[in-house]
Amino acid sequence: MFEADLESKLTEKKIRPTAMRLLVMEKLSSQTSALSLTELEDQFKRSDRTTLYRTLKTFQERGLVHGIDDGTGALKYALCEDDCECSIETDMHVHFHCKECGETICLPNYKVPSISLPKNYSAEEVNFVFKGMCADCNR
Amino acid sequence: MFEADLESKLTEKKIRPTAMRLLVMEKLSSQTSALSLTELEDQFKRSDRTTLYRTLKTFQERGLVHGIDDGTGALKYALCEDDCECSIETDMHVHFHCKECGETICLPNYKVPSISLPKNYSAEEVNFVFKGMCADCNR
DNA sequence: CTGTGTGCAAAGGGTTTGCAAGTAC
DNA sequence: GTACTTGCAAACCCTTTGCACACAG
Repeated sequence: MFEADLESKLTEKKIRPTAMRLLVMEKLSSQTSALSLTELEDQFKRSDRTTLYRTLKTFQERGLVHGIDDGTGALKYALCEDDCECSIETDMHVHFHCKECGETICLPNYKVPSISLPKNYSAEEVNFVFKGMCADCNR
Repeated sequence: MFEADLESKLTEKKIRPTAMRLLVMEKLSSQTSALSLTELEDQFKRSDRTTLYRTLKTFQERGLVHGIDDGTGALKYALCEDDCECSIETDMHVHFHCKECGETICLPNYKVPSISLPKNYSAEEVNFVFKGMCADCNR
């Protein structure tokens, strides 16, 4: 992705495009799997963990990335799709965590099925994760 | 539940029914929501956190309780249903975490829908959690 | 005696916050 | 100048392991 595109993605969401944030965006957009804070930190030897933490938090609040709780103890982050509004009904997809290689990947074509919860329950977020072995590790 | 029932539940799963374990079983079976290790600890002032931790681990390995990752950072535990074998296809249900009261409850009547994953993906576990407000807090 | 369970201590990892210095507008 | 961003330090919480002692078969 071109840097100008990354920058406009940030400004669209009213996030000031600092150098740090552009780097994080670039890294995230080049990933096929979701990244934990630690994994991200490992790729930026020069930066501080707290800054990355807050960067991800900001991205998440503004709907640029979504968090995935894959049960490893560390939250993973992945870029949302272009037109995502993180709506439970239409946007959220299933995730898969591979216990062999440790990767957590988005399955954007597998939407979270709609469930009508018991009376008076209202849902704001959803987390639907399968764990097992991914296609690569299953060879 | 009678103590004899609790005890037979343990022996059925080849778990030696110690006093500690019976107490934990009793507590879990009197609970409507899933308990974290800390919450369990708070109810047993006299006992050690590690022991409770290992007790829950043992219960989980033997298929007596299941763990729920509700995104709060602490794993929650709840008793499995009587005939549960923790099979993804037939036994696993949806969970709901209330952001207001903090409780995480099982919805045993809401089974996890069957999803046919991409080619060569094999799933062993699943975690499907909604977050929002529960019926009690929605009044 | 032998294997299992328990309690204490401590380590390890992830998340979160406070504060001060730096930077952009 | 004001508001936002970054870096450092430290606190906090949960999970996990090692070791020694207690207990049951």
